[in-house]
Amino acid sequence: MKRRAKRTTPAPKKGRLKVSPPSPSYERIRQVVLKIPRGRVMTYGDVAQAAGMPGAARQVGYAMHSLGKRVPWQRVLGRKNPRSGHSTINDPQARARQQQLLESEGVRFSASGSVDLTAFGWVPRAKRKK
DNA sequence: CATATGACGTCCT
DNA sequence: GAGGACGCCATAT
Repeated sequence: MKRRAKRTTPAPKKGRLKVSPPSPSYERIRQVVLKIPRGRVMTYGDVAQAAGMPGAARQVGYAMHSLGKRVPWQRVLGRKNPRSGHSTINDPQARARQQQLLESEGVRFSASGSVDLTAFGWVPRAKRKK
């Protein structure tokens, strides 16, 4: 297998005039997150893979931070804990609010506060459990 | 060009 | 099953 072949900076082709893009990866990640249907949640790792950066789950969150609130990061959760949003960690209230929001969409939370990714874990149509 | 940071993942306890 | 520590990768400085 190839195993990470120069995945560092895909080099944004400078066709004629670069508009200083925030990075093609960011745009890609945003599209992936926006593709998550309502009532469904996705993990950073899966988003990273869908964005073309397997293993770079951290960067996914980092990219989202730059994107701001223009992305429904509320549907993007961690694999173990629904600790989405670095602000959410500092503000437990915001975390509870997000949980309520997801529940409003139909997502069920475990007694411990974790989401059942086995049932609500969204996967790109490449694997679509259906 | 090199170093540090970071909205996570996986393994171990 | 949940929590803690280390590691991986891309972006920012």
